[in-house]
Amino acid sequence: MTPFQEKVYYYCKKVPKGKVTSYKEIAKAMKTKAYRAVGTALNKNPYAPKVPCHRVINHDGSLGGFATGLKNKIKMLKDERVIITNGKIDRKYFFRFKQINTF
DNA sequence: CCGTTGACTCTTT
DNA sequence: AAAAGAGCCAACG
Repeated sequence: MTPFQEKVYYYCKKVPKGKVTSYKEIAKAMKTKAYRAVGTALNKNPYAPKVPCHRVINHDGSLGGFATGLKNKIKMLKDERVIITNGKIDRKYFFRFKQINTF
C-alpha cells in the first residue's frame, strides 16, 4: 500500500454520513493535484466497505463510477438520505474539509 | 525509465 | 447546454 492511498482513505473516512465530496476536494485536502490518482486509489479500495468511498463523486455532481457497480453506489447514497436528481447530487450535500472560508 | 491507463477536471467549440 | 480536447498525477508493466 502506498502512503498516497492511505491518505486518500483517511480523508474519505472523514466525510460525514449523508454528505458527499469530490475527488478534487480530497486531493486538495491532501495538498496534491492528483485527483485522477485519488479515483484510481479508491477503485482498488482494499479497505472497503470500511472506507465510505461511495461518498466520493465528481466535482460536477455526477456519481463518477464504482467498483462493485455504480447502481450499488447510488443505493448506498440513497440509504444515507442523499437525494440524487437526474443522476446527480445537489451541491448542498457536498462536504468541505475546510469549513472555514477566508472571505 | 518510458508509455499507458484510470472511480477526474477544466477549457474551448 | 452538450461534447470534445487537453492537462493532470500516481500506479503498473
